[in-house]
Amino acid sequence: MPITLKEIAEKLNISVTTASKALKDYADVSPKTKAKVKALAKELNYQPNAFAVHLRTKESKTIGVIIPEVVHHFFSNVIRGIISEAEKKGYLVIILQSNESYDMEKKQLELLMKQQVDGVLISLANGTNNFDHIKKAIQQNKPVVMFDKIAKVVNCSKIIINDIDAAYNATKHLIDIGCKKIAHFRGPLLPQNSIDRFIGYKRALEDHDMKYDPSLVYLCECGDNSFEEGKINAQQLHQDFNDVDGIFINTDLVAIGAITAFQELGVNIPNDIAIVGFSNWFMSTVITPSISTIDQPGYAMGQTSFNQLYKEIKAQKYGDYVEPETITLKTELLKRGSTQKTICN
Amino acid sequence: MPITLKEIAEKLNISVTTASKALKDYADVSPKTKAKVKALAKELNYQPNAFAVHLRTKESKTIGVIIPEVVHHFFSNVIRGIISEAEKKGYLVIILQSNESYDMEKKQLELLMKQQVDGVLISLANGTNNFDHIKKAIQQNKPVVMFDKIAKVVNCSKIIINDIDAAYNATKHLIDIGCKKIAHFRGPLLPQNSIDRFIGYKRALEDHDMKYDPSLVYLCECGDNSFEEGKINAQQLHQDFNDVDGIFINTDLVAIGAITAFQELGVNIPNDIAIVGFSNWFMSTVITPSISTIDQPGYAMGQTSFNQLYKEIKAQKYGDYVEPETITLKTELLKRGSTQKTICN
DNA sequence: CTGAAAGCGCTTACAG
DNA sequence: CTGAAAGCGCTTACAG
Repeated sequence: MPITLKEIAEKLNISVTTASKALKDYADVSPKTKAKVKALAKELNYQPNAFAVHLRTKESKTIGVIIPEVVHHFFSNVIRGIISEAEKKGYLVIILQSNESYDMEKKQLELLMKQQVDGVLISLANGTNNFDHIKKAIQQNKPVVMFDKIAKVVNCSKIIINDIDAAYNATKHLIDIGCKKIAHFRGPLLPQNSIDRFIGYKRALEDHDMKYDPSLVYLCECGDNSFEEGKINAQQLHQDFNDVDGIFINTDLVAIGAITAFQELGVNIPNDIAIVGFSNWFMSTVITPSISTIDQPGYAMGQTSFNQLYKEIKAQKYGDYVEPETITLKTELLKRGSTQKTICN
Repeated sequence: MPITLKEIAEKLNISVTTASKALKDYADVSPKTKAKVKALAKELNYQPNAFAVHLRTKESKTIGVIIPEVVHHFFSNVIRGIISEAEKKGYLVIILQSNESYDMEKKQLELLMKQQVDGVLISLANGTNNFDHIKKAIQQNKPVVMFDKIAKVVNCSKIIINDIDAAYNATKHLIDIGCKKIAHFRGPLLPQNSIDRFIGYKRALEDHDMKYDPSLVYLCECGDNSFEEGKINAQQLHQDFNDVDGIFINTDLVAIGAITAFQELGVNIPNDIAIVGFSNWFMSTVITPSISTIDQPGYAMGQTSFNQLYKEIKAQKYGDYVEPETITLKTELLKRGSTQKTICN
């Protein structure tokens, strides 16, 4: 059984009160007593009972993270960023995975509320189009910060990238290298990211006198941005058109699926079709051709998200109000093989 | 502020005791009272204060996981397996990352002990060669289950694969396709997995009348199985030998680095050198050539690990003793492009 | 069937 | 400088 304060106090013939204060360096305890208590605590390897502390202080030093998918280059980087910052501040991180399902996400948020985590970091599931569960948590004064997959209508801090601009740049890059008919693999319908990337794509076309054609936009039935989706959409596109010469694809993993399918179909990337992906998955550097993409700073997003949450947890503890902030992280267009056309005419 | 039992009791003019028992369906509470209490609890969205419950019951319904690296195909699959099983049993999962460092790992285990998690799942850091921190946790009756990267000398349950057999099969596959001089990228020195895979490699050679040559074994200075390591070792090997025709590589990610380097050097994979990796990272299917590898069941390992830990947590709660078990999960050799030599002579 | 009481292990306002 | 007391919110053995 772990050692308790009471036992320390008894061995030293002092009160529990004094023992407690000594360990916390209260000013009104004599140096001698402090030294005695600290020495014994160390000797016995005393660890305060976390539950008792939490029950008194109302702080759990634990935060919850709800994420659509753990096995995912971007999100696993975010997790790493969160954990690394949390550790510096002495916080523990509970990870929950929603599997892109609204029901799971809702259930998990309730679990975290019940477990009294000090705050919640959440990236929405693709299936989420009702935000009451999150609003409810916020109403109950639980600090909540959304990252990457956010809902604009929820009033809380958000850590994001500018998907519209990034998609615009990705599409513009295709235009710059001479693509005349540019398709878009849009991914699932609901998430704000997909919407914004689509808007960026459309806007880039319109700004460069290229007509936007809805039939060039390929959706994803399955609800997640998968390798298979890329294959299926590429095959479909190959059937539908023979003059598409560029594609802006929602996510690198989907782009990899597309490239695989195109290679099987004998379509040369980038000479027949140039491709720009999104997110800069590690894989994109090692596949042939390497994939031009938008670098999305997952690790930094994790760090920033935790730090914002931490600020709000602290503020709330002292009764201060923090105005929700939206922090936009920088992205970068990385030009690689999938858009380096060999000049040959 | 969250609603408490006391408030419910007051509104209903009953005692806290009765309210508590009603919610937990004690037999000695009248059906009427039960109904009243439950109805009000539901109406007020009552959630028992987790800390108070934990303080009384000594259970936190939370486990901790210490893992070397989150951004990692294999480990992120393990995490997913753990989370999915934990969820079924109502457990929350705290994830900590050791960054392959012994000091971090030790610190994190202490954190988890202090936080009173109900049990710990751990995969050792490459840098860990002292196991006192783990033995200490076990001595304090904390259920601990090791997975994948284990220490044989620690007496606890272990969920593993048979690295020796798997490596043997991988190497034998190279022999079967006609390789005459087979090198090995061994990875870091300490971990049992690296040792066992090396043993399997060596044994396969010896069983097939091929002389084991230590100069064909390439270590990893850096301590982790990285893409760069693969590149560096491949370049070195290319300088050292011109007649190596097969390599068994510790991890797929390293194999991908090696393939990249060989391609730059004009070495044809698999015709000049055939390669077998380890772990079946998703990437290995999409790179050219695709990589023959050992499929390592990460998701199942996560599930099995949690379930074993759960068993031990329950047993301990009821004062039973559970004999530590070592569960070995099946692996499979997957033959792909990197070992499909084009016959041409 | 109901409830007063003790207690989990700590913190902190208060008295001396 | 020290300590008795109250209390965080719950559970459970015990009495009635």
